[in-house]
Amino acid sequence: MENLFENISSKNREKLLKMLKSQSIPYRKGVNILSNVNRDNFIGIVDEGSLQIVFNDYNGNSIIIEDIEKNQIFGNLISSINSDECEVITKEKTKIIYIDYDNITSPDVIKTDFYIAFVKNLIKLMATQLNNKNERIEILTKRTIRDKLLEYFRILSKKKGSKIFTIPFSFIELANYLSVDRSAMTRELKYLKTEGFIKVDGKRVRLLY
Amino acid sequence: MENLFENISSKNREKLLKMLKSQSIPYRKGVNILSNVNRDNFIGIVDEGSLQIVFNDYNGNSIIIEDIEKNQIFGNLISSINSDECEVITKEKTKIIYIDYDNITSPDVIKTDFYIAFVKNLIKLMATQLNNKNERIEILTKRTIRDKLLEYFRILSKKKGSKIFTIPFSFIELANYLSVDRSAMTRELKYLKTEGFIKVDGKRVRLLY
DNA sequence: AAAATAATGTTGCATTTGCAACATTTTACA
DNA sequence: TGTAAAATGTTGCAAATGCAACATTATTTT
Repeated sequence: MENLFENISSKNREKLLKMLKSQSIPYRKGVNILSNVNRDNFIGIVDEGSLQIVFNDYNGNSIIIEDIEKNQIFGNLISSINSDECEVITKEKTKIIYIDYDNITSPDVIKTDFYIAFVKNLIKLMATQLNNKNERIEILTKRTIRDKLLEYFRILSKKKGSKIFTIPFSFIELANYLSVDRSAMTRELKYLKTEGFIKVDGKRVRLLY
Repeated sequence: MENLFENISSKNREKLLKMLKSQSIPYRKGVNILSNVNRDNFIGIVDEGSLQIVFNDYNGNSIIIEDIEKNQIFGNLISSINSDECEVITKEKTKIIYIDYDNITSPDVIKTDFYIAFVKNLIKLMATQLNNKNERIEILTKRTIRDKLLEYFRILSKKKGSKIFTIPFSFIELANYLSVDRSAMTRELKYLKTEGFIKVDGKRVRLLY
């Protein structure tokens, strides 16, 4: 899996983190980490655990904008966290490394011989996030629950390179991701099964077409 | 507006483009530019005109994944263009500057004194795209046409800093962006008007709440 | 192991939506 | 300036969906 320190030795990693004036902060499960931190331009690296970026509605609804897993990055400049409307919630026990955005282009850092790798990794990680968001947009623009499910399954199947794959969500989370009513989604899954499009066993899905 | 050469003099811009072995290619309106180009890892800069990245369904439906305006960037590494499913279509007479992704971290380029600005600009542009995609996801996750419209208007209003703003789309394009039926959208706009939530005059909208 | 909690499955019903088919208005352009 | 083409507006109706309320099955906790 990609990470910000790919192709950088652990020794250089430490050197880099020191140059970037990084800070490592541990959190418990279910904590809103942005309420603690009031950094200006930061990049957060999930060193352990995972996060969700949640957008809170004026109606009190909350939308999961993004799941941030281990080694992924987030931040107000590289992603979009408006402190008023967004919350960053730990999904489990999580450790975050904070680096100051402005430091990533400090002369010291640029001079190092691992800088190229660092910049490439950063761009790669952002590109991956763009990819993930494009995928979700592709799915969300489908107009029926059926088409959303089939598009999602198509993407999973393509990634796995197989007609058989595992849904990496609970069904509650899946309904959230697709932005549909959970019970209506269950119903549609039933129809897809009885009509012979798919076979479902727990979280394991097989496409029959 | 942001662009890849912000804070870089035009002289240095030319120098940089030469170092990056860039190529400038003009296109007519309505052309699928990816069919012509078969580059490996490239970044395309819209120097003039504008593009749409279109995703083509197995059903023959096409979804506009993204509008790329002047000075914005696209590419298979920084965005997500799978040549099998995606098309990049010019919306008008358009000029694209292609640079080789691998060259942006070549030793020559890194040594220049404008490299910091260049990298920062690149990251900034990608961050803007992430932002745009997050906004669209926020909108698309709303479950009714009404809520999609109101969320979209809220964002426009916030950006403008005013209850009065102009929709930068035709209604056909807006319906595409919201991923709803155009006539159903018109109907909902009518309801919002008669219920006194908004006032619409052409593309000019005023929020009354 | 029992109890509590969370996840999943089911179904009736009202609402929303897409779709189709058409009318009207605006814009492009020959 | 007149005509074609594109954009916008309207409406009936069938289909899809959210919602609510509940049943059943898994999972966690004590």
